[in-house]
Amino acid sequence: MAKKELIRETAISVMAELGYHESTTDRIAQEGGMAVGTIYNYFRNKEEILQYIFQVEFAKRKKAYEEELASEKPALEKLGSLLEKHFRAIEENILVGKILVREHPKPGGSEINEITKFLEGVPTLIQTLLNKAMENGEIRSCDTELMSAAFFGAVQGMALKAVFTDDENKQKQILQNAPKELMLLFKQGLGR
Amino acid sequence: MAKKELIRETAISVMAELGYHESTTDRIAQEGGMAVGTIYNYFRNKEEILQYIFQVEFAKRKKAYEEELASEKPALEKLGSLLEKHFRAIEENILVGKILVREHPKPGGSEINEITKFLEGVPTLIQTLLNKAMENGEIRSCDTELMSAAFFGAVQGMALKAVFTDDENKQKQILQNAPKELMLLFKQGLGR
Amino acid sequence: MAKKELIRETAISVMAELGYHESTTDRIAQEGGMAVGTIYNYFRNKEEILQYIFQVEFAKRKKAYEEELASEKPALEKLGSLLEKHFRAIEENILVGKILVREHPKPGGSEINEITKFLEGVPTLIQTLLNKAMENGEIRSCDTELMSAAFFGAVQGMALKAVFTDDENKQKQILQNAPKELMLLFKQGLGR
Amino acid sequence: MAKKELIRETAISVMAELGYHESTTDRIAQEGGMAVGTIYNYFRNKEEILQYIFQVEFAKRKKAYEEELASEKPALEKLGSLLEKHFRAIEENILVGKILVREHPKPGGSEINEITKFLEGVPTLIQTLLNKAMENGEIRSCDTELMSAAFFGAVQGMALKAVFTDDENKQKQILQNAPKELMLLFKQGLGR
DNA sequence: AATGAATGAGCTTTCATTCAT
DNA sequence: CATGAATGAAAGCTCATTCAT
Repeated sequence: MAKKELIRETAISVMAELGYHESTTDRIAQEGGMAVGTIYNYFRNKEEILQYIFQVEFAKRKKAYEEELASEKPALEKLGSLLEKHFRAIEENILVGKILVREHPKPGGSEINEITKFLEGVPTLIQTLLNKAMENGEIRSCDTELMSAAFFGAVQGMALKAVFTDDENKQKQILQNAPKELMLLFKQGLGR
Repeated sequence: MAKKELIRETAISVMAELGYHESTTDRIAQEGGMAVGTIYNYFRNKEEILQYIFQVEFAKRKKAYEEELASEKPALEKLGSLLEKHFRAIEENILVGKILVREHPKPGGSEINEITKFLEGVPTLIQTLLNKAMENGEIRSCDTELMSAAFFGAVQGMALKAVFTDDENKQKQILQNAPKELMLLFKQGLGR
Repeated sequence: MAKKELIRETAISVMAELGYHESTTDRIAQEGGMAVGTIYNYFRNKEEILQYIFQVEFAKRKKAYEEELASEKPALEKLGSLLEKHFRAIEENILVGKILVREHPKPGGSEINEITKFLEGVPTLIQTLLNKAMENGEIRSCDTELMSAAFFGAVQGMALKAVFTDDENKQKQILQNAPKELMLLFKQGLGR
Repeated sequence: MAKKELIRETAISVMAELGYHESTTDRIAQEGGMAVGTIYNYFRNKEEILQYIFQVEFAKRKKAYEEELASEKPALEKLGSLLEKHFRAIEENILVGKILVREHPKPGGSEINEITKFLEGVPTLIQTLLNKAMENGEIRSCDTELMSAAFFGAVQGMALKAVFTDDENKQKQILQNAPKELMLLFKQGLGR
């Protein structure tokens, strides 16, 4: 279904520029070279588009996570690999990075949606790895729930920094250094 | 001007519950026991209310920052104190915490507004302290710009975790542990 | 609340001309010399306007019914009086007659709304009077439930006829003869 | 052309349930197991489907009317026979009854369409029979135009009652009693 | 200063209809 | 003939903002 993909990509571009709330379905349709109605043949409403964007990104990370899990590396190295992939993905698509970093679900929503799945699911994956690392003695004993929240926050913070840096070179530099620096920080910071 | 303060508090309560976009000026007026028109005697528009909320919070942090700066402690300890104050402030007003952690300016805004002042200003304050700490040899050499972004992100991540934890005891616990754990992580992680 | 009344009257005029479904809120607002938004300060949605129209008319008939009930006349005469009033009301406002005669609730609606209240409530009032008349021996024994359905249908049929008669004189004539003819028909038809 | 018939039947089913305006062409196509486009090979637009439903029903009644006309019975008996057939037809297909009783043309339509043909044509047929009956002295002198409107209205009122009675037994009972009761009412009511 | 009815631009969404396959 | 993705006009409704009182 190339159309759904086209809508997703166009929406990413529009929402990255204007933010979810300022993005109109008309605008997305227009930039995608289609009629508004077409969007609604693939999505039930505007929010579902945003959900789908997160869904796709979460699926990618989930897949990478599972591949890493299956490998033989120490848990901390797995986390490092995932981080590398995450920042590389953002580097390849800054626009999607802007969205991941800025769009939040509307509050009060305890319903399971793709945005919360990302915003809560990713920290959970991190926590699992931290737990493993703790069990293996790779890191010192710590509150992994809190630590994974901090870790994910730090990732988001760095991504935010990168993504809104106008100078492309600097942006690239941040995105490339971020995973290393972050792993260094945590490896050392949680070292025994 | 007690009215402006009343509006600010009511808006915090409403926006924490519904989020900025779902919060209507009518609702804020109603919950504040006033007419919509009154709001517009104190704010030019809805966004300005949100800006004001951030402004007040930023001012508090700025003040604390300047007090700390004037003291004789090592930079890292100053940072720790600020962190303590930040989480204590959130503990005292969870609602405002929800807002600080979730509301972002609309993108593309390079205009200097109170939200970006908070979201960029606070990391800048952090960076200044990290720079000092680096100069003093309290921490190892590192990219403080990146590190402060990570630091602020981690703070936000932990606050997010706390603020949307329903169990009040756990919430309190997170808010109280967060600054310690975070300082420990960074002190060790950026140790020489 | 003169505004609500203005909206009701304008809506009657528009809906009588175009029918409920072809009537747009924009059009009603325009013909009422107000903004669309104003309508929504008095009604939650378009349908509620129609409901309100029926509500007002039903209330009038209900009131007349209760006045008649309190009187000393034989039941059949009461029915006759009500009929007179009904057709006189239509004569005084053909537009509202068009609506009463043509707009139906959307099906599946078992919810109690003002339209069904009219369409089912009025026959019920009629039935009550027929029951009284039967008890008093004014009319022969019959299935009053069925008979009231027929009676109300006949009323609606005659009103429909009148209301879509273009010739004003003929229209007036129908509206004036209808109650007499109908009462004659039923008095004789249900005579013993 | 079995397809057109299939569309008619499916549309009856959908429109009886949802009403004309809530019925979508997509839904009709889906329930008929065909594509939307197919509908438009047989009908120019959605309204034409409804028109066709009325057309078929009107044709049936017209045919029955002509058969009766050719017979030797007194006019009033002919009317009675038609009535029997009408209610029997509804009994055999409640769904179509719901439509006949509830869907009206959009107002202002002086164009000759199948719905007005039914809604005005049937009373006209009735009137012709009433005229005959009057000429033959079967009934007293009366305004047959008005009387036929009342008659048709009464029929519709009873059909409405039946068609929205959930209890199937009661429904059947109404449909079977209706023609008798109605003829009795009018025979006696218009008796000399 | 406070009020709150009025405003109307602007948004999301629907759905009858078309037409290339 | 059948299909069904694409269309886009048009509708209902919201809500930040204004301003006469």
